[in-house]
Amino acid sequence: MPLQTPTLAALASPRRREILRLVWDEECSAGDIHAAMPDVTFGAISLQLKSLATAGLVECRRDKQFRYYRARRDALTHFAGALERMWNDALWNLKLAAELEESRRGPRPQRRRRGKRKD
Amino acid sequence: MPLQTPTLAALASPRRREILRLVWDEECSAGDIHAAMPDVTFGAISLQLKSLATAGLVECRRDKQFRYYRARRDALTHFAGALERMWNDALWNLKLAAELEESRRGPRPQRRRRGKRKD
DNA sequence: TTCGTATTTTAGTTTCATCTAAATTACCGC
DNA sequence: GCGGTAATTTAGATGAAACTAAAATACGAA
Repeated sequence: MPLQTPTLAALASPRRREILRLVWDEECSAGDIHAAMPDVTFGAISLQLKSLATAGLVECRRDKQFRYYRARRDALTHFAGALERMWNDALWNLKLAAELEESRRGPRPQRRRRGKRKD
Repeated sequence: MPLQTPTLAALASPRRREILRLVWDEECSAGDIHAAMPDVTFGAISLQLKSLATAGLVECRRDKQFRYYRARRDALTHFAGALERMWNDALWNLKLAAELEESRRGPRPQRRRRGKRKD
């Protein structure tokens, strides 16, 4: 199972990696994916899904009017570890940043109510 | 040693992978690298080397008026195997293509003179 | 210092990926 | 069939990446 260079190109885009993470553990419909990334158009998501599919990194199952995507992990054997590590590190970094943020606000003034998060 | 996303971006470019392969086993001066890729300007090579260095994928040693680059394999631990596999497969494919090409020409009619190849 | 070679940097151009908005296709239920 | 939802596709706009040509820098040798 040789590594194809399209794989590297596909993994280069943060958007595609984001999608890939979403469909890593469970399959999602295109709509689900779009719902998780409201900052871009449905069309944009669809195009990226197409790229991923062309590179062989996701596969698609149809059910009724829906299309469910999932990662083809076997096509990513060489990268699965690295990707998961990256995602995990990102989480860790996020948490760390949040703690730092919190501690910077002073000596823990009860619990702060939070508004909508913009990311 | 967490995977940095700049690494993926850097690996996405065929040109940069080409350079990386050149400096994988032995260090090369910028001039050596350019000599191996006459289809682009020296400036272009230099810029790509800069990208690679910024991503931490190559390191540079100065000697006299030269600058010698080499791959930082430790920064690519997760990818080294995949990359080498890819390069090897490419070679293999190339050879295979050449053999097929040759066999297609018929029963080896001595040696054919070749004109300039346009690629 | 001046010249020559090696390399980088800058400014401008081209090329390519990604996005949006709108049109289109596909499918389901009535 | 019609209407509605899911998704893809198209055409065009935008921005980033990569290239070129030329100028600038760095260094060694004479």
